[in-house]
Amino acid sequence: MSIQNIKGMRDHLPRAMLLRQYIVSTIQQISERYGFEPLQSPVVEYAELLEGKLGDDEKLIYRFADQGGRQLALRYDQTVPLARVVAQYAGQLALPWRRYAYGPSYRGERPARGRYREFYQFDADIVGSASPLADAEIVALLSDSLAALGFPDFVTLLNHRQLIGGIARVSGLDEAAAGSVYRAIDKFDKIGADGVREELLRSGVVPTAAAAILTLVQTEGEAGAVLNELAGHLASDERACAAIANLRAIIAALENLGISPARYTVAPRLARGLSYYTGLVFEAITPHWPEGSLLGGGRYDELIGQFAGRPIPTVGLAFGIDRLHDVMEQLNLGPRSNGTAVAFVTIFGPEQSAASMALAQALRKAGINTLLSLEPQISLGKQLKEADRRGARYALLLGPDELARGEVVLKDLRSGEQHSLERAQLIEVIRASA
RNA sequence: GUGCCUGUAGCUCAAUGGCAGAGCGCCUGACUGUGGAUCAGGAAGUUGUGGGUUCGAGCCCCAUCAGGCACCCCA
Repeated sequence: MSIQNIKGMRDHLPRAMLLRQYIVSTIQQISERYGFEPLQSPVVEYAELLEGKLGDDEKLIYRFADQGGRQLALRYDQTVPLARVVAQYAGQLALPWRRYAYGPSYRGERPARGRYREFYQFDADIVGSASPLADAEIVALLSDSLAALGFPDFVTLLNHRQLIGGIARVSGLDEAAAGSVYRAIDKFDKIGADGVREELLRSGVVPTAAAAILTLVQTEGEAGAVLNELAGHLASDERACAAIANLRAIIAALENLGISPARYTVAPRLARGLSYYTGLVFEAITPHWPEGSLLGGGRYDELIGQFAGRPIPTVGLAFGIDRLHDVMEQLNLGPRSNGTAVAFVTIFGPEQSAASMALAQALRKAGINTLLSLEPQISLGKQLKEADRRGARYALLLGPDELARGEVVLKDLRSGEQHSLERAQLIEVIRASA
């Protein structure tokens, strides 16, 4: 028997978990501020439910049979399960429905930094609305969340599927060629203009078309200006014009929601691989994470309704918690606490342990996270060392002198200062510093 | 899934095919009512695992597991 974890699946020790919980609770708090409601569904689904949605990626699905011979699979993302839930509980869910979901998904990929076989996502989607306000609310949620997590300089790149489609069409390409065009364009930030040109030519795009695509795709600047320029080039393509109008409406909504224009830009080069996107697509990037996007999302108007048998327009995003964790660790963002306790109650000796236990319970009753020493015999010095190591802000000491006076010594482990206080005062002081 | 690199103390890393090492952390003491800083001492290893070559393997070869990078794809 080998004592080790499965490839691409990680254990998260307390220090890492504290950061992960901070990330998740921050995003959850903001999602609820936007009125999103929680959903949880099983990690296991019938295999056939997940099949036929991913194309080539289906080989990455973890499949197995249970003891009853059922063909099952671990969920690949939280979007297909959402589609099932929406179809199955149609009568109970009033649309539009804003839902968030947090949990693991599984893909049998080759692991790398920021990329795992078991990975945790926090999804937020607005189900059942085609309104550009829905798109804007999702982008606003993204922007508020990254800001709350402390990212100093992220930017959300916005694009529209039919904008890329239009660029391909006015360059003389048909729908069949569009797939390889998307993939080539998507690598723009990684391989540069020349690299994209090479890829386009290799996949059969004629040089004049490749040149046209590259020009349009590199349009940059303030969102409105980019759209105006693209509108000039794409006037002959009806769907592209509609896409531009849609992006204008989304951007107007972002302005009305007070999202800083420095936080987003229109980037025609953004493609995103997932095939089910139908409208807006977006990605948040930061210069400190060259490996790629922090997170992304978009509008997918066909996927959610396919089990329900009618189109249900949906827009959403997925926060990759593992990736956010890795980036924040690298950038030294977020809390760096060693534990959950604020106070550490020492035990002077066996005769004083009852008093210490009573004090610990009093603090806990007052809502203060409190560790109680477990070893009355060991020296005070070691108990203080333990308090320090567990990240407690305060140590409480009560020896014979304090007990005789009915007081407790409160030692601030950060400053080293200590005072002898009465119990009521004690709780006030600790609460005031929290 | 394909190609390349890596795996040595709890952590970060040294060690021409010839005695298994350092820093940090940990433990003990200086300090029997006070943590961090300093000083002194100490414990710590089947060199990822299994085979092979060799008088001799941490080092070379094969397999396997895990991690990283590039494809691919994406969170």
